[in-house]
Amino acid sequence: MTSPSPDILRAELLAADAIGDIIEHWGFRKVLGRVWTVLFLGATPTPAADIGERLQMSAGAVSMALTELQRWGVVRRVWRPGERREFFEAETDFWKMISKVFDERERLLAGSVRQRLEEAAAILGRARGAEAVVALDRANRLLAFVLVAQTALDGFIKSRRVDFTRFGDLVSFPLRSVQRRKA
Amino acid sequence: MTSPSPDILRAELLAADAIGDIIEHWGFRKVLGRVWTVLFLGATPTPAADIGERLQMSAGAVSMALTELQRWGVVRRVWRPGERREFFEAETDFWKMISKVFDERERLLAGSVRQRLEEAAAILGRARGAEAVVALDRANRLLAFVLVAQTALDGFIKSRRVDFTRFGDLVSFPLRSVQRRKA
DNA sequence: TTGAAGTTTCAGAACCTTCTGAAACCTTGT
DNA sequence: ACAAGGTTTCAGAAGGTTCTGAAACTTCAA
Repeated sequence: MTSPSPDILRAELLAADAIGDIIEHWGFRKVLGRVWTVLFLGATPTPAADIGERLQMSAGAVSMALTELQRWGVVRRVWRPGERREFFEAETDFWKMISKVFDERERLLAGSVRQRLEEAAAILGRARGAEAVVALDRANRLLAFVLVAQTALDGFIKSRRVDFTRFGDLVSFPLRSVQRRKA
Repeated sequence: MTSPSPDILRAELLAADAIGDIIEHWGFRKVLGRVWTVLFLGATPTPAADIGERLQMSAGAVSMALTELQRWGVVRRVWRPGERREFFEAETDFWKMISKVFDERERLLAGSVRQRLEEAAAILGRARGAEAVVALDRANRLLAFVLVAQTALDGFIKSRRVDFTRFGDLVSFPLRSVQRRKA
């Protein structure tokens, strides 16, 4: 177990690094993708030390990565009777992973962004002058876009099915009067 | 032009920062989102110096941000007859922006990731032993997922319409014939 | 209770990214 | 050809993020 054949190890590292790149691209640390991949390919619950050995990481780094992966729900801790160490395994349901991550990420920002855009629109609504009118119009458009995008993503996650047909229209429609609430 | 009312400026900064956060969340620098937002809200082609003043950025930083935004096709340079300076305006077609950015981003990684995963699978295909069999199975699943995701995103961008109904199934189908081994 | 095995935490080191400020580089008018 | 206005570039500074290594902590067994 602690000595995978050199070939298998090489393949694992290759795949791990590729997935690391994707994952980094979507805003996570490379190492999270690498650790997950090694667990996923291994298919067998694996102790932390093994991961550190394969990926040449310190025990501390492995621990931190595993903690974060568990927070995202993409790695599980497995208890083995009679074993002192903990074992870890990758979540294999890709959909579960995607929806969980999307969900959490969206929730983090959605509220504050909406709030700030609404506040900005309110200020502009109170302001005077041609400049303010134009800015208000644009701010409302921005707000509308953010709301549409959030709703669409949300629907996608909830149903695994979404029709984006009107999405394109909604986000590029010529600006008319997108009235939101008044101040 | 160089003296927006304090209220309007405040609203602009509020919105700019909110969009900056979203944009950062999707893997770009905050400042790109802020600059774009100021241009978008201003609605009028704006010289670089104005942006620096409003967002308190050095001329260098403004220049770099504008260059990058133009590379992504979300900001345009506008020439004004009789004006020595250059003016900039935001692309207002959200869909254009989204598709362009997605497109470029995907293209960047898609190839190399696919290649590396295929290489890994090839190595595992040559390797012997139960471990290699399991790893190969998983690597293929990973590859299948990446391909499906890429195709789906691609279709989405090309048509503004995509049916994700089968997506969920494809990415979460149960792994056949891979049993967890006993400890 | 003590010690061994394993894990987590965290201060500082190493690394990476972004920004500043100044110089170099256009472009245009004289 | 030169100077002025404007923009770009880039070395180094500043700031931020991630990792290491060691200490602290936890758990289990004797």
